[in-house]
Amino acid sequence: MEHNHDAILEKVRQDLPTDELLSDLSDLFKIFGDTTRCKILYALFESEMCVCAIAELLGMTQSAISHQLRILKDADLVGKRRDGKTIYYFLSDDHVRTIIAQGFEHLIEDYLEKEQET
Amino acid sequence: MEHNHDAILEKVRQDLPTDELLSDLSDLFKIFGDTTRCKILYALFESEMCVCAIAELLGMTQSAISHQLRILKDADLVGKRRDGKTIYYFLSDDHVRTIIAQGFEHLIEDYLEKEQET
DNA sequence: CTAACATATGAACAGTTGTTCATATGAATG
DNA sequence: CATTCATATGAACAACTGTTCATATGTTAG
Repeated sequence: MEHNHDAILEKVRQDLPTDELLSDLSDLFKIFGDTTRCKILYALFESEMCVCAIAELLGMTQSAISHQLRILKDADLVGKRRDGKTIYYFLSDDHVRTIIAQGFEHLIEDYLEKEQET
Repeated sequence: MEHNHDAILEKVRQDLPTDELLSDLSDLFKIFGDTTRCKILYALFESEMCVCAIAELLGMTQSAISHQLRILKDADLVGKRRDGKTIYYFLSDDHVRTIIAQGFEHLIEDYLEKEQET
């Protein structure tokens, strides 16, 4: 850590968001960073679903799904509505779609690049 | 898990991507799901930077940064170029910007909604 | 070739995360 | 109002993650 880079540092420091905001941001992405949760969100692209349907779809415990749905709900990525005994979960806004779509786009470009290399 | 939802299940099953793709997708988001890595990426929005500059910027060990840069490199989110002893890291494509921008947009809308509630 | 600098890497450790199991809540039905 | 179904929750445990410390690699200057 000897050579000088004060110029760049100062420029970057000005535009870097606050620690709090960056922490919130990574917390948001943390939520997408789990296969189970990605599957749930993707499933909800189609239509709202009840907990047991999701559990059946993913071949997982009702408890496991319920825990994950709580996390998604806390982050305002999904909403829920009750109909009798059943509780239906649904996507709460379209950012989820856009974020996941962007992720896919990056993946696909990566795949294409790696194909070209051969 | 008693009531019937075969109709929805079948519909959703058709459009659900493969486990492998969804796993790659969540692996990608996992990378954004860490404050240090988000900060690094954000810093690289401005300009390429060497490892020690990033370390100084974030007030972290050179080693810690180096470990994280490896993860970002492995995921093709950043590239590097050597100039003498120094190695400069830079964003490898614009998806990073878009993904992070979308994340921010979701956060901001959340903040606005919570303000309205009061 | 050696010293100094910039970065990379591996092992170790603490902290976090996702699942399971057991159990609790809450609504409808007879 | 007791039972059944749908979901939620808490504790516990294994697996994973990020940082630190020590050390290795690789480059340049003298």
